[in-house]
Amino acid sequence: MDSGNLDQGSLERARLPPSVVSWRFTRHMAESPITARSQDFATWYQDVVLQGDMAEPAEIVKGCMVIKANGYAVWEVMQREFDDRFKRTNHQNVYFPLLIPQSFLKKEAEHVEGFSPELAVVTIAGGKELEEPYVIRPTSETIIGHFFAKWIQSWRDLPVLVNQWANVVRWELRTRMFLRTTEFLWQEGHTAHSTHEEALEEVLRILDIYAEVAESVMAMPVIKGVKTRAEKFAGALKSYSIEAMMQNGLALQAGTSHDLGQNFGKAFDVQFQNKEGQLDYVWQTSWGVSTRLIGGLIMTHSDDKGLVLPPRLAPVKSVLVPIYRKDEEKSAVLEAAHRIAAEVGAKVDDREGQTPGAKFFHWERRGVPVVLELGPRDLASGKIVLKRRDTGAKEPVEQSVVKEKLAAALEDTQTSLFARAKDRLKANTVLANSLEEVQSILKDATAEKGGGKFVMAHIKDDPDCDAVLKEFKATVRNIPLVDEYDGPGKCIITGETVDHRAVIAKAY
RNA sequence: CGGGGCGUAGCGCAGCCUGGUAGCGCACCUGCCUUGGGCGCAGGGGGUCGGGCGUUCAAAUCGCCCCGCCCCGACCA
Repeated sequence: MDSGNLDQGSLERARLPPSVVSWRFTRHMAESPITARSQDFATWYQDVVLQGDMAEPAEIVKGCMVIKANGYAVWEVMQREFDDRFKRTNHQNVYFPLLIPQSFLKKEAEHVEGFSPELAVVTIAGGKELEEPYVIRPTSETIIGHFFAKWIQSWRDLPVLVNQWANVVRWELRTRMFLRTTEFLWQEGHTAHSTHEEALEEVLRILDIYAEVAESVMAMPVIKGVKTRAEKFAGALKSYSIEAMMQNGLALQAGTSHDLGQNFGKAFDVQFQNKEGQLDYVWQTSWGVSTRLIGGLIMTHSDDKGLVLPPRLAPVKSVLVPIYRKDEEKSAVLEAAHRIAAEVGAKVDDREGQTPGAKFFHWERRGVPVVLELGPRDLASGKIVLKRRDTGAKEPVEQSVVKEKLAAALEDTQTSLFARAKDRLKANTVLANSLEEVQSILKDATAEKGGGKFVMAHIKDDPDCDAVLKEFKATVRNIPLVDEYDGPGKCIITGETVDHRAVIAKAY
């Protein structure tokens, strides 16, 4: 795994936050502020988001959330990681309108069918009823199709490789912070190519980028695969996804990349003249990841004490908490604290009127990967205490080597978070060879109580088969691109032979 | 969109059944004291009881309507 780029540098955007309410060991608050995962996973998740100061429900705007500074800073790091990779593969950023003429959505039959129920529509503007309503974009294939048609005439105009960072609105019936909100932030890439082969290469190139960022930056292992026909994007030929496993064993679709074929090209008349002088429709792709990834990040690494952030994504990688009693200690400790912090790129928490203990809890809840403790005893011994968020291990180190020790701790945290998540994924992946088996493994799994598994089984890519699984709320997450199991076998529902096993799970 | 729960100070709640001065803990402010895992003591500030309409001499409390949040289901990144 690439472990570079661990310096605080320009990613350090945080200011000293307002103090967060803290209760855990106070006399009159018996219950802990963060519900244990084992008790109720869904409530735990919400507690971590709130206590980690990542986001809060918008309360006055149904189904929406406020992404707070701590959460947005993580999103900014993610954006940069993805954006750098998109640029390196020759994509350019653009921006299309938020409002899309309603008629556009209707041009691709499957697309309109898929999105109609969740559209927000603007019918009145400027005090007048509009002749044609606008929909607030749920995604931008249609409006981009319209402009592609304008821009593309010749094979020389291809490929077109664009991406936009934007907000979209989907009127969801049930929302959870980051995982599913009415409005969310994402990037949507849209490309047009002269051949299907080239489009397919693009789709898989992006899927690789998604998987690489998920694994090496977010330390979140994923399975790359193809969606079933029943689960694919409305209007696509095929959809590919990366699927991650949360700590409760439920699956989370963490990114999708679509082979749109010529469906939108035909709907929006995006034609080009090929080298043979013939008119042909372009082959398009679209792909996206959203703020949902932050939810995945939280449910992959965080623990009962709060947020745990992999160092490569942590807006604040290390905080130094000074400890002192008397005034003469205070000046000496603070002087050393600022000197060491400047040297290693840590933030000093020199807030007055807060005990060190309160500060430890504060940064722990916010997922800071390493906390350094410096007090009079350390000054006397020339040491400093280094504490890791992921393991809770405390180690006194010589001040002369703290920079190296800190870098090593951050790197090791990054690696071991990934290893731990990967182990969990493996430990909770099981094989099944009959429908009854799949059902008995998954039937009791819920978002709150956990117990989810990835069940690898042979199943035909047929909506009727998806429908059977749906009866017990399971879905085919994807059909992995790489078969790590036993090749062809009989479908657990139809008995027909299929290439290899698919991932069946309950999902968010 | 159906079922359940909830909405009272920044946060967590009590009060509602049985109508009659708006309460508690934490947080916050001031002072002293403390600081290696959520210090302590004393004093203090803070509320259109989610909104509207109604019943009543009187509504946080009773009735009707609306809004929002959380959980569970059906739809979805």
